[in-house]
Amino acid sequence: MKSEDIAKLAGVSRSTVSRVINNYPNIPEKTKQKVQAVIDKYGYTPNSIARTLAGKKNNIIGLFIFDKFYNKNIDPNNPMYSIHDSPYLSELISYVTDAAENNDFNILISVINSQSKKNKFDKLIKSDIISGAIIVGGETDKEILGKIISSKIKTVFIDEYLDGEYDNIIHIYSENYEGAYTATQELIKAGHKKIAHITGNLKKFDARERLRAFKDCLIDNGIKLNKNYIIEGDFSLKSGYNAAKELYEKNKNNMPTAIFIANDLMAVKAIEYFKEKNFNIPQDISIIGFDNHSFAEILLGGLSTISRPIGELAIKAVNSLITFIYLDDKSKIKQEKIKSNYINRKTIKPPK
Amino acid sequence: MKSEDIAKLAGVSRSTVSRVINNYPNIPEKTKQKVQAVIDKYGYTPNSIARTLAGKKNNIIGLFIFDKFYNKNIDPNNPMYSIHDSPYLSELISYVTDAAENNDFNILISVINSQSKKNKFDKLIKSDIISGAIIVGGETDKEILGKIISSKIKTVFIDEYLDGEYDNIIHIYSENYEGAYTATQELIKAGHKKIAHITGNLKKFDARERLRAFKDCLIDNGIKLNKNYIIEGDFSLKSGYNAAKELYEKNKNNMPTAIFIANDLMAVKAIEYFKEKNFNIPQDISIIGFDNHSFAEILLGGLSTISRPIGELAIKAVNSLITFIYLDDKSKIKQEKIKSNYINRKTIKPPK
DNA sequence: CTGTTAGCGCTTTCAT
DNA sequence: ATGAAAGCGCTAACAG
Repeated sequence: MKSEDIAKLAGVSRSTVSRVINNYPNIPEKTKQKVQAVIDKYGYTPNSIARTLAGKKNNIIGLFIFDKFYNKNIDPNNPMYSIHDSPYLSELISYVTDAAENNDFNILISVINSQSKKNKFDKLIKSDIISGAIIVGGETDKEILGKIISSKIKTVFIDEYLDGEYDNIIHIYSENYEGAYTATQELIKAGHKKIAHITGNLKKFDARERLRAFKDCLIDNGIKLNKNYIIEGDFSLKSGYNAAKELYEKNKNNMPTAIFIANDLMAVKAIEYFKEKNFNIPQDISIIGFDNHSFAEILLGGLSTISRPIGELAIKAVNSLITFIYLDDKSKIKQEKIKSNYINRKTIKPPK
Repeated sequence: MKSEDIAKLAGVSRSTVSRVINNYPNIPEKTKQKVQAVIDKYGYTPNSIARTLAGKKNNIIGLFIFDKFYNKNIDPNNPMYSIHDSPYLSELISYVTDAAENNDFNILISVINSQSKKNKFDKLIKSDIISGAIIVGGETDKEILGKIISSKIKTVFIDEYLDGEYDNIIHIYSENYEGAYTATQELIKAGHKKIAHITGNLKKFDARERLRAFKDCLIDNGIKLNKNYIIEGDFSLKSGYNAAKELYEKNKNNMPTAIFIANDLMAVKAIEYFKEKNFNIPQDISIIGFDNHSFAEILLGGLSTISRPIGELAIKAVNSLITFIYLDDKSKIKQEKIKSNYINRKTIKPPK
């Protein structure tokens, strides 16, 4: 069934049918209803491929996840990360998809983890298949940025650093810095002075921001940075355990009394490690995480943490992009930050 | 830049350019190279929207996830499940996306969790936007099935039950029954006779199969079923804890010596519960899980379990679908099962 | 082997 | 207010 069939059935021309479908202004209510009745009766839906070719926007947004599947430094044959190992990415996919569908858009998902994928990415953003792109992953890649700029595709970056402003790119940030500052401040407020930090993957913007805030907060409070108290993790469960171990082994004789861990996932296994070493949480060591993962909350109900509302981030990103696609004017879009909040549970106590 | 431009530049007609792009047989090497050179020089890519309209297949596969976001029985305002709460679904998305992209296909992802989403699903499969569909979720919905059949869209069901054969539907199964039978058999082999089972969400096909195998295996071994030893879970972390509690409270005076838990995720929290109650695993209670989740493995390294190779399932599903799309003949596609294996780790011991 | 031509189903000027 | 006609960029049947 095509528009021509509807036209015949309704006794009008294809153009009129098109006008009804697209809600053109100067078309009398009578004609509109007549045509609409036929459309409804036959359950006609316009072919969106044809519409796109004829110049309409395609209601598809590309969600591009820049992440490594393999960490070659560790084991070239063994998958290390993947989107399903990251609750952050999994949640983002959930919520972005949902937000898009609530606006009658669909999500085309793509994971970019190799050079050949980068080339496919390039083709995709040059094509008319998608009318906008959402970029996540936190590691801004010059080559990719170049492709995005030259393709002119409307793009939103979620929690990625960019030095410069580009006409076709908008940003959505969550309060990584502010949240991490609060986290550290809460530890200090409880009386701690020997405070450690297990970082996220420092290739990622959010991890770097959280580290920066940690340092700033200590300095602002007149606490000297102790290099041995900063351990590099990578946001994964496993690295939480390893980082905790490294922290312990480096500081056996001078353990910190509190730790700010860059995400809840690492906190899960870090806490496990400390328990194995017979530390009591929070009596011996206070812990604050970041993200407020539902996963982590179920695993260890009492973790004090900082929320990062991924749902809001996703909705904001999708809505901004859709507005951008239709308005074609970046200046009309508010690029505010998504708020973080301190979630006070049971893993912070004053030091002994 | 369009094919006409390339044609002019290469001194041929548009048709010839099209033939080169589509690898037509009877076209001399010389012409081919001449045209290809121009294509490469200008980095021309054919507009896939136009190709699709002109009759080519669109290299997009729809991945449809049928799952509830909310469990109204428990709390209408509170999200209960979502794809990111299920490692199975998260992994499937990862691997399906990867497999598709390795075959130059893209994945359009959609989560169907409401009536309005069902209607959008209907539009999508009737459109030419996607040339095939993958269905996951395990709860075959009559309404959806009807839409799929009448739309004729080429579809692959992953681990879903279907009574009947349809020309446009193919199946990929993993060995739910066989794996669960093995799991139970391993417990019996170790000497257990008092064996319990925590089921998955029984609305789902895989959960029902696992339960069926559990029962069959006990009967085949002459062990009488104890109703109080079968507890209904729903595959989620939380339900693992709750089910373990229910099992304990129902059987305080006659606890089973072994439990087959329908997925590793529930096993994580079930084990936590039993430890709280001062049971030793496996001395007091042997446990076997299912799925061999990397997540669960990191959380509790020693869990004995049954593998369900989600990567293979995904690859098989994508490859079969692509073959189906191009061959247009279901009979040529092998619909074999993806093998499960017993992973012998540290949570099974003979009873005391 | 290759060019010409007719669509694919829709939107959108242009004309009335 | 509405119909006729052109065109989006490509493929494929037809002709030679």
